[in-house]
Amino acid sequence: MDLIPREFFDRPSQEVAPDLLGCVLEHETAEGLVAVELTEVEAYAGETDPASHSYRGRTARNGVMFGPPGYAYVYFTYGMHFCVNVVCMPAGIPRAVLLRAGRVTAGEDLARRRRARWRSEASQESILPARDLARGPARLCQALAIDRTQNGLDVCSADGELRLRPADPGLRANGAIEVAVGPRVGVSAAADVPWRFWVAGDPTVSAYRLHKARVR
DNA sequence: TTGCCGATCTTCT
DNA sequence: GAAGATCGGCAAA
Repeated sequence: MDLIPREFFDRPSQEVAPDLLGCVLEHETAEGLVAVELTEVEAYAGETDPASHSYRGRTARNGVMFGPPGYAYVYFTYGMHFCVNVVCMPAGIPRAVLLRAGRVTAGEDLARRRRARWRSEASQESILPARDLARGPARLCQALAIDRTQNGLDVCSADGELRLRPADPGLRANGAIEVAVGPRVGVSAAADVPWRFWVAGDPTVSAYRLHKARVR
Protein backbone atom coordinates (compact mmCIF):
# COMPACT_ATOMS: atom_id res chain seq x y z
CA MET A 1 0.00 0.00 0.00
CA ASP A 2 1.19 3.45 -0.92
CA LEU A 3 1.36 6.59 1.13
CA ILE A 4 -0.22 9.91 0.21
CA PRO A 5 2.37 11.96 -1.76
CA ARG A 6 3.52 15.22 -0.22
CA GLU A 7 2.10 17.23 -3.15
CA PHE A 8 -1.37 16.24 -1.98
CA PHE A 9 -0.91 18.56 1.01
CA ASP A 10 0.69 21.38 -0.96
CA ARG A 11 -2.56 23.32 -1.46
CA PRO A 12 -5.14 25.17 0.65
CA SER A 13 -6.37 23.26 3.69
CA GLN A 14 -10.03 23.67 2.72
CA GLU A 15 -9.24 21.77 -0.50
CA VAL A 16 -7.18 19.09 1.21
CA ALA A 17 -9.70 18.50 4.00
CA PRO A 18 -12.57 16.90 2.04
CA ASP A 19 -10.10 14.80 0.06
CA LEU A 20 -8.79 13.31 3.30
CA LEU A 21 -12.11 11.65 4.08
CA GLY A 22 -11.69 7.93 3.59
CA CYS A 23 -7.91 8.14 3.86
CA VAL A 24 -6.22 6.00 6.49
CA LEU A 25 -4.09 7.29 9.35
CA GLU A 26 -1.94 4.68 11.02
CA HIS A 27 0.41 4.79 14.00
CA GLU A 28 2.86 2.00 14.57
CA THR A 29 4.38 1.70 18.03
CA ALA A 30 6.07 -1.01 20.04
CA GLU A 31 2.58 -2.02 21.17
CA GLY A 32 1.41 -2.58 17.63
CA LEU A 33 -0.42 -0.88 14.79
CA VAL A 34 -3.69 1.02 14.98
CA ALA A 35 -5.28 2.50 11.86
CA VAL A 36 -8.36 4.64 11.32
CA GLU A 37 -10.25 5.57 8.20
CA LEU A 38 -10.94 9.29 8.50
CA THR A 39 -14.60 10.29 8.64
CA GLU A 40 -14.40 13.87 9.91
CA VAL A 41 -11.90 16.72 9.44
CA GLU A 42 -11.70 20.50 9.75
CA ALA A 43 -9.65 23.02 7.77
CA TYR A 44 -7.78 25.87 9.45
CA ALA A 45 -6.17 28.80 7.71
CA GLY A 46 -3.60 31.24 9.04
CA GLU A 47 -3.55 35.00 9.21
CA THR A 48 -7.12 35.27 7.86
CA ASP A 49 -8.67 32.71 10.21
CA PRO A 50 -9.25 33.94 13.79
CA ALA A 51 -9.97 30.36 14.89
CA SER A 52 -6.55 29.15 13.81
CA HIS A 53 -3.64 28.72 16.18
CA SER A 54 -1.49 30.55 13.64
CA TYR A 55 -3.77 33.60 13.41
CA ARG A 56 -1.45 35.67 15.57
CA GLY A 57 1.75 34.48 13.99
CA ARG A 58 4.36 31.93 14.83
CA THR A 59 4.90 30.78 18.41
CA ALA A 60 6.74 27.94 20.09
CA ARG A 61 3.64 25.79 19.95
CA ASN A 62 2.49 26.23 16.35
CA GLY A 63 5.90 26.21 14.68
CA VAL A 64 5.21 23.01 12.74
CA MET A 65 2.29 24.69 10.95
CA PHE A 66 4.77 27.09 9.39
CA GLY A 67 6.88 24.26 8.05
CA PRO A 68 6.53 22.20 4.85
CA PRO A 69 3.36 20.20 4.07
CA GLY A 70 2.76 16.60 5.07
CA TYR A 71 3.87 16.88 8.70
CA ALA A 72 1.90 16.29 11.88
CA TYR A 73 1.04 19.24 14.11
CA VAL A 74 0.04 17.90 17.53
CA TYR A 75 -1.09 20.22 20.30
CA PHE A 76 -2.19 19.84 23.90
CA THR A 77 -5.39 21.49 25.04
CA TYR A 78 -7.82 21.76 27.94
CA GLY A 79 -5.15 20.51 30.30
CA MET A 80 -5.53 16.88 29.24
CA HIS A 81 -6.16 16.32 25.55
CA PHE A 82 -4.13 16.08 22.36
CA CYS A 83 -5.30 16.78 18.81
CA VAL A 84 -3.56 16.02 15.47
CA ASN A 85 -3.42 18.08 12.32
CA VAL A 86 -1.70 17.60 8.99
CA VAL A 87 0.16 20.65 7.71
CA CYS A 88 -0.75 22.03 4.26
CA MET A 89 0.79 24.55 1.84
CA PRO A 90 4.53 25.31 1.44
CA ALA A 91 6.79 26.33 4.31
CA GLY A 92 6.00 29.81 5.53
CA ILE A 93 2.25 29.57 4.91
CA PRO A 94 0.59 28.18 8.06
CA ARG A 95 -2.33 25.94 7.11
CA ALA A 96 -3.54 22.66 8.57
CA VAL A 97 -6.34 20.14 8.67
CA LEU A 98 -7.52 18.89 12.07
CA LEU A 99 -8.28 15.16 12.06
CA ARG A 100 -11.46 14.96 14.12
CA ALA A 101 -12.71 11.40 13.86
CA GLY A 102 -12.36 8.05 12.17
CA ARG A 103 -13.36 4.42 12.09
CA VAL A 104 -10.82 1.98 13.47
CA THR A 105 -9.83 -0.44 10.70
CA ALA A 106 -6.84 -2.15 12.32
CA GLY A 107 -5.67 -2.80 15.85
CA GLU A 108 -9.09 -2.45 17.41
CA ASP A 109 -8.10 -4.45 20.49
CA LEU A 110 -5.14 -2.17 21.13
CA ALA A 111 -7.22 0.95 20.52
CA ARG A 112 -9.80 -0.36 22.95
CA ARG A 113 -7.16 -0.99 25.61
CA ARG A 114 -5.86 2.55 25.24
CA ARG A 115 -9.36 3.83 25.87
CA ALA A 116 -9.82 1.27 28.62
CA ARG A 117 -10.97 3.79 31.17
CA TRP A 118 -14.45 2.92 29.93
CA ARG A 119 -14.93 -0.63 31.19
CA SER A 120 -17.58 -2.40 33.09
CA GLU A 121 -16.09 -3.16 36.52
CA ALA A 122 -17.90 -6.44 36.76
CA SER A 123 -16.90 -8.07 33.51
CA GLN A 124 -13.70 -6.14 32.73
CA GLU A 125 -15.03 -6.22 29.19
CA SER A 126 -14.99 -2.99 27.29
CA ILE A 127 -18.47 -1.58 27.03
CA LEU A 128 -17.37 1.09 24.60
CA PRO A 129 -19.09 0.81 21.21
CA ALA A 130 -16.60 0.44 18.34
CA ARG A 131 -17.82 3.66 16.76
CA ASP A 132 -16.71 5.64 19.83
CA LEU A 133 -13.07 4.50 19.74
CA ALA A 134 -11.96 7.48 17.62
CA ARG A 135 -15.11 9.63 17.60
CA GLY A 136 -13.62 13.06 18.32
CA PRO A 137 -10.16 14.63 17.95
CA ALA A 138 -8.92 13.79 21.46
CA ARG A 139 -10.37 10.28 21.34
CA LEU A 140 -8.71 9.67 17.99
CA CYS A 141 -5.36 10.63 19.51
CA GLN A 142 -6.01 8.39 22.48
CA ALA A 143 -6.85 5.40 20.30
CA LEU A 144 -3.72 5.95 18.20
CA ALA A 145 -1.49 6.90 21.17
CA ILE A 146 -0.60 10.26 19.67
CA ASP A 147 0.87 12.90 21.96
CA ARG A 148 3.55 15.58 22.07
CA THR A 149 6.22 13.15 20.89
CA GLN A 150 4.52 12.83 17.49
CA ASN A 151 4.55 16.58 16.89
CA GLY A 152 6.48 17.34 13.70
CA LEU A 153 6.57 13.80 12.33
CA ASP A 154 6.46 13.28 8.57
CA VAL A 155 3.27 11.42 7.63
CA CYS A 156 4.51 10.89 4.06
CA SER A 157 7.46 8.73 5.03
CA ALA A 158 7.30 4.95 4.76
CA ASP A 159 9.91 4.78 7.53
CA GLY A 160 7.87 6.95 9.86
CA GLU A 161 5.74 5.63 12.70
CA LEU A 162 2.84 7.90 11.71
CA ARG A 163 1.58 7.49 8.14
CA LEU A 164 -1.32 8.56 5.93
CA ARG A 165 -2.55 6.28 3.17
CA PRO A 166 -4.89 7.16 0.30
CA ALA A 167 -8.56 6.27 0.43
CA ASP A 168 -9.61 3.04 -1.17
CA PRO A 169 -10.32 4.23 -4.74
CA GLY A 170 -13.42 2.06 -4.81
CA LEU A 171 -14.94 3.94 -1.89
CA ARG A 172 -14.98 7.23 -3.74
CA ALA A 173 -15.71 5.82 -7.17
CA ASN A 174 -18.98 4.18 -6.21
CA GLY A 175 -20.14 7.12 -4.14
CA ALA A 176 -19.80 5.39 -0.79
CA ILE A 177 -18.30 8.62 0.52
CA GLU A 178 -20.81 11.40 0.48
CA VAL A 179 -19.16 14.55 1.83
CA ALA A 180 -21.18 16.80 4.13
CA VAL A 181 -20.09 20.34 5.02
CA GLY A 182 -20.79 22.58 7.99
CA PRO A 183 -19.35 24.94 10.60
CA ARG A 184 -16.43 23.87 12.77
CA VAL A 185 -16.91 22.43 16.22
CA GLY A 186 -16.05 24.17 19.48
CA VAL A 187 -14.60 27.33 18.00
CA SER A 188 -15.69 30.73 19.26
CA ALA A 189 -14.19 32.78 16.42
CA ALA A 190 -15.37 32.44 12.81
CA ALA A 191 -17.98 29.95 13.97
CA ASP A 192 -19.89 30.44 10.73
CA VAL A 193 -17.18 29.33 8.33
CA PRO A 194 -18.19 25.96 6.82
CA TRP A 195 -14.81 24.27 6.99
CA ARG A 196 -15.83 21.06 8.70
CA PHE A 197 -16.17 18.09 6.38
CA TRP A 198 -17.51 14.67 7.27
CA VAL A 199 -18.83 11.47 5.71
CA ALA A 200 -22.61 11.91 5.63
CA GLY A 201 -24.45 9.52 7.88
CA ASP A 202 -21.33 7.89 9.33
CA PRO A 203 -21.79 6.86 13.00
CA THR A 204 -18.17 7.63 13.88
CA VAL A 205 -18.59 11.36 13.21
CA SER A 206 -18.56 13.42 16.41
CA ALA A 207 -21.59 15.37 17.55
CA TYR A 208 -21.68 19.07 16.78
CA ARG A 209 -21.08 21.25 19.82
CA LEU A 210 -21.38 24.98 19.96
CA HIS A 211 -18.49 26.67 21.68
CA LYS A 212 -19.21 27.44 25.32
CA ALA A 213 -17.18 30.08 27.11
CA ARG A 214 -16.45 28.88 30.63
CA VAL A 215 -16.92 31.08 33.62
CA ARG A 216 -14.49 30.59 36.42
C1' DT B 1 -31.58 13.58 23.96
C1' DT B 2 -29.91 18.03 25.44
C1' DG B 3 -27.30 20.68 28.31
C1' DC B 4 -24.40 21.98 32.06
C1' DC B 5 -20.34 20.97 34.86
C1' DG B 6 -15.73 19.88 36.45
C1' DA B 7 -11.18 18.20 35.46
C1' DT B 8 -6.61 19.97 34.41
C1' DC B 9 -2.57 22.65 32.59
C1' DT B 10 -0.37 24.88 28.65
C1' DT B 11 -0.03 28.93 26.01
C1' DC B 12 -0.28 33.54 25.17
C1' DT B 13 -1.82 38.32 26.70
C1' DG C 1 -4.44 35.76 34.64
C1' DA C 2 -7.72 33.91 31.32
C1' DA C 3 -9.26 31.07 27.74
C1' DG C 4 -9.03 27.00 25.26
C1' DA C 5 -9.83 23.32 17.74
C1' DT C 6 -12.41 18.38 24.60
C1' DC C 7 -14.47 14.59 27.15
C1' DG C 8 -17.41 12.04 30.22
C1' DG C 9 -20.82 12.10 33.91
C1' DC C 10 -24.98 13.42 35.57
C1' DA C 11 -29.40 15.98 35.88
C1' DA C 12 -33.21 17.69 33.63
C1' DA C 13 -36.64 17.57 30.08
